Amino acid sequence: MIDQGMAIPRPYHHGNLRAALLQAAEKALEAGGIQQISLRELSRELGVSHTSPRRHFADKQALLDALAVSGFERFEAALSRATRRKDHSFKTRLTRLGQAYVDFALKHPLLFALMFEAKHRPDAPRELQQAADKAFGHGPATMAEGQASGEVVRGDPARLALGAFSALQGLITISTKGKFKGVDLDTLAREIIDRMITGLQPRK
Amino acid sequence: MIDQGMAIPRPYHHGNLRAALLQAAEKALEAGGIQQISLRELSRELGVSHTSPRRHFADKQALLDALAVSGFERFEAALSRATRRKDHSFKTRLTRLGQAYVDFALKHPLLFALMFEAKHRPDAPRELQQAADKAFGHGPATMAEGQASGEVVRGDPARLALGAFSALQGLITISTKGKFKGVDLDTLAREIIDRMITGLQPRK
DNA sequence: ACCTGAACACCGTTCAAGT
DNA sequence: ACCTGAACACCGTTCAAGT
Repeated sequence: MIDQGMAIPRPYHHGNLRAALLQAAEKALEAGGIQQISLRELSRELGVSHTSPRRHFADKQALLDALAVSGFERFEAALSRATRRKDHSFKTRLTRLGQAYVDFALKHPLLFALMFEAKHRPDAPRELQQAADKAFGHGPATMAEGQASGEVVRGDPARLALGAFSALQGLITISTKGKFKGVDLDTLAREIIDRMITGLQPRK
Repeated sequence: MIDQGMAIPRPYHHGNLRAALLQAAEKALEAGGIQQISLRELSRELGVSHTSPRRHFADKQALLDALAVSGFERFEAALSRATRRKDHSFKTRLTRLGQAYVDFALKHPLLFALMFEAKHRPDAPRELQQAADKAFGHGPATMAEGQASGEVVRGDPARLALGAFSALQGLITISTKGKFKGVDLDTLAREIIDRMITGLQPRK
């Protein structure tokens, strides 16, 4: 027998509305673009009044910013997973880092675009810039490790990482539908990473 | 004496409404972001009814797409100007091309973002992709010239150009407010171009 | 604290009508 | 052809009120 007081999941409006809104917003984003996200529509889907989101987000932009923060956090987690294994060689680690970068962008294309769009807003919250900085910190960290083991040239690791990430980021932005002239972005990224690794080798 | 029938410029609604809408939309875009563009507000500014834009653009997205096309056309013109002088060396020409790329992005940041956002839409019009392709054709052309004069390694010039443009495009997307850790994007771009030129030199 | 409905000032888009 | 006002179905945001 089912105890009504326990088993029936009271819909939302019980503490997880914020998370539910973010999840629904991301679904709407990936389904039809940023323009598709409507606070009223999200509220309808979740069965709450259209003023409820106000409790968790000051306005629509605040929800989009929170979505961007969530994106950067998961992006950071993906990059972290890619470089977790400390027994890999530098070459393997940088390759895995680059692949994780491109994989994330291809898996969540509209979220990825939103993340950078939000980050570029003049009045973007500090939290957003910090989340982005944390994700982009994995590049310099990996470069520094490569330098420590003598596999990477000297120089500011942040600058070296910027060069590497820029090449991948640009590829993602320029290529349409994950391809450039029929060649898969994965393949192009792999080529860029390989060339990058060669370029980073210290001259003997 | 002034002939009323000739000298008084009848405001808009006389053939140039389309151009006037695009201009006003771009002004609104650079002022406050894409969300700031409202067909009704643009119409108010231009002194026409709010249904007049319909004559020139099927819907709001069509206006945004046209704005993106206009952006790619001016981007192409800027890249064309940068490589017009055929007496420059390959090194100078590629440097000027890269600088023109970054200059345009920094001068029209929101338009530049809109251009790529529009290009990535699944149902983007053919015209938009063509305008983008024309702009991005300057890279391969310059690479091919470098190969002809023996200053650039062999290989598909489109692939070589993609690598170069990707690095610049990524720099633009990753850096915030035209800077990365306090260093100007111009300077970073110059470094990337120089490294690129070195990397493209044929091995003797 | 958290949620509600009503109200306000906007939208984009459609349509029948004017010149 | 080009433009118009009225109407429709939405928005985001605010506010006084409920529990």
